[in-house]
Amino acid sequence: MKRTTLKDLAKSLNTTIATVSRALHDHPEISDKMKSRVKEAAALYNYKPNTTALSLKFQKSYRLGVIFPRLTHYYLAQILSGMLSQATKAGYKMIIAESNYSPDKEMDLIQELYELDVDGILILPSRKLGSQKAQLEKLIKPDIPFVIIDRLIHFDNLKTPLISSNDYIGTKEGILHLIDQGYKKIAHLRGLSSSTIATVRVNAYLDTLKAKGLEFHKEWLQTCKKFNLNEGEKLAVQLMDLKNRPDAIFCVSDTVALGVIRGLKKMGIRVPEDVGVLGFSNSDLAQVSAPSLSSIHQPGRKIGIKSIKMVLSKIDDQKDISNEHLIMKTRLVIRESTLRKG
Amino acid sequence: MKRTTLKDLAKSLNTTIATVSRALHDHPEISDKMKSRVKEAAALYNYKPNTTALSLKFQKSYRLGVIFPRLTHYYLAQILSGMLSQATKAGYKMIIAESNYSPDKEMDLIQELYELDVDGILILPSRKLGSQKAQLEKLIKPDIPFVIIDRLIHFDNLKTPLISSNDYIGTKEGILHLIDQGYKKIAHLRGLSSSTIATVRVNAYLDTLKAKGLEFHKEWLQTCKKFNLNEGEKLAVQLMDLKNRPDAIFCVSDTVALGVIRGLKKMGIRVPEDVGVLGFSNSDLAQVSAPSLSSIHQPGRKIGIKSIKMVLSKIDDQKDISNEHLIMKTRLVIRESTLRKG
DNA sequence: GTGAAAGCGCTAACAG
DNA sequence: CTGTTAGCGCTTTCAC
Repeated sequence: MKRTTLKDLAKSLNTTIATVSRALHDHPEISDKMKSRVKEAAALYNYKPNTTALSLKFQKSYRLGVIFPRLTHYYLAQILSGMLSQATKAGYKMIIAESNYSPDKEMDLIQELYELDVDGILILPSRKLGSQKAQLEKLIKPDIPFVIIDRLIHFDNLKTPLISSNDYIGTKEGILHLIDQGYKKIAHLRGLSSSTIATVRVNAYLDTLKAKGLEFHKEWLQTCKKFNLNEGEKLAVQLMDLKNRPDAIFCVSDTVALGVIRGLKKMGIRVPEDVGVLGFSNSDLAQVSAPSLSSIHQPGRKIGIKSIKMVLSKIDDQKDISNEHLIMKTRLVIRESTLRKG
Repeated sequence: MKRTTLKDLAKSLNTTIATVSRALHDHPEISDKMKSRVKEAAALYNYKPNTTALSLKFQKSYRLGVIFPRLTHYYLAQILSGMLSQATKAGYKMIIAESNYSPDKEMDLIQELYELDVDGILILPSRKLGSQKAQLEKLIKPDIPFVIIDRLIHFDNLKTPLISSNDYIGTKEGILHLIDQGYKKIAHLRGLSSSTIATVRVNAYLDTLKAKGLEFHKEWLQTCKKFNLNEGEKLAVQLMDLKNRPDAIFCVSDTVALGVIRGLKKMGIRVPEDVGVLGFSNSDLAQVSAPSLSSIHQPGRKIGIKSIKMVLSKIDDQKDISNEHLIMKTRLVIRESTLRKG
């Protein structure tokens, strides 16, 4: 039941392991006859190279480490899925770790991944990791590619490749769609001010309102802290209590958007007729809600695939990727919650 | 920037790598003085053993392979999350693969995992894999633990450990709760007859109705094929078109249940007042729906953790696990969709 | 109590 | 065209 090794093949062919190895690699100095004999035997005995031995020899682990804040989110699971398919295709294994949104855990995990000799690290940082930039920067080994995904972190003395979705344009398209549907008083439930992602979206929101000459009141811009249903519900009530009520609410996440819808319904406000609601991420929640939720799709799988391609272009082809910043297109998915015209 | 090796330590201490290695392992024949000198140096140079070299030496990869049908399902992601935390804790890495519900892909992946020298394989099989039992059985190497999770497969000549949630009792509790809420005509949208899981649930459903002396009509038992919203909606309409309408619907999944709720609402039927709806799995969808969905929680994380513990008890402690069958408790989560009493 | 050397599976520089 | 050998980092048997 033991695996066939080069030694086994060499013995069975009365030759040496060096010859067998070379034959299998189509080394030019090996005779065709030998090559075919070796390959035949290899097939017969179902020889497969021992990856561990190769790793040791080449000082390459063929392992990539990736740190997720959580795996049970649709968007994040999609990214993972994309990563896995691409990494497997390229003969790399992935070591996956969950940080549970703890920056300390993230730092620990980075260290551990280095100790496991990974050939590259990809991280989807928690929001708080950004505030430990200085320490983090010290941790990073410049010779091992380190890719930052989703929530970007810009270091002072270190360039790292970045990948994210184009939330600016995504948001802009979303707001334009709301305007197109006749909504004129658009509110935004934003993410925390310490989040780069939230800031981009807020800017896009404000810029678009301005560009289109729409009304804006600072009470229409509220910050989420918990990102759950209840918060959405509460904030929706709060917005509807204003003298100057918004007629559309653009939300930081689908979950918050569903909370908003729930709140509006309880107040007897119709979605999308009275108030339009737009989510972000296009998670699995969006299509099951009632009314179904329009949302800005983030291309999770693609981000996963591209990020692996990027690390491997450095590892396998020595490409300099330190200045790369991939910004992936979002896609507006229009469902019931914002559709009040034909 | 290179990692410290035993050789480096030996050189810096003017001794040999053998001594260093033994000292680090607290070998009894090494002097205490040498031990402390070595450990000090190891700490100073931040020595970490090279896992690849250890793998090669011990012919153990410290890798576990796991095959998921998909990663973007809440329940499955939870299992993965549990697995990862436990495996990491024990010093094992996980190689994760996605089969996309294709039995052929599953067979391929099993082979590939063996070729990667994994120390154990865990699989959450697709429904169709069961029908290729004979071929699958041939593929499995009895000396490498092979754990089957969720959809169980029983082989003819091979014992494998199994882990699943106790869907029988879970279903029974769900039905009893419906009865408790005054529902008397309970329908079931079941999974495919080729699915072992679906069959268990149907049996529990039928047994409980019988035990409680409740009415049953075979039109109340319908089979889902697509497991999406539309199907739930369609089947709900179909059930409500019967002369003898059910007053509660127990669904194979949360998604189908949400489809059912949507269908009922469109017909002007109130949930839970007129008809109760119960889901299965307690996914993230359950709490965001309107009304929120009662569902039978499957302990994903626990299943993940336990399954890793099981494989490792075989790998690390040579425990015979071939006859183990872990059946994990479900938990009924009662929300609005079935609650019409206090 | 410590050192020398073999070997895990593989590749590649060097010999012939 | 093929064989010999060293070495990747580590553990362990055998010497001393």
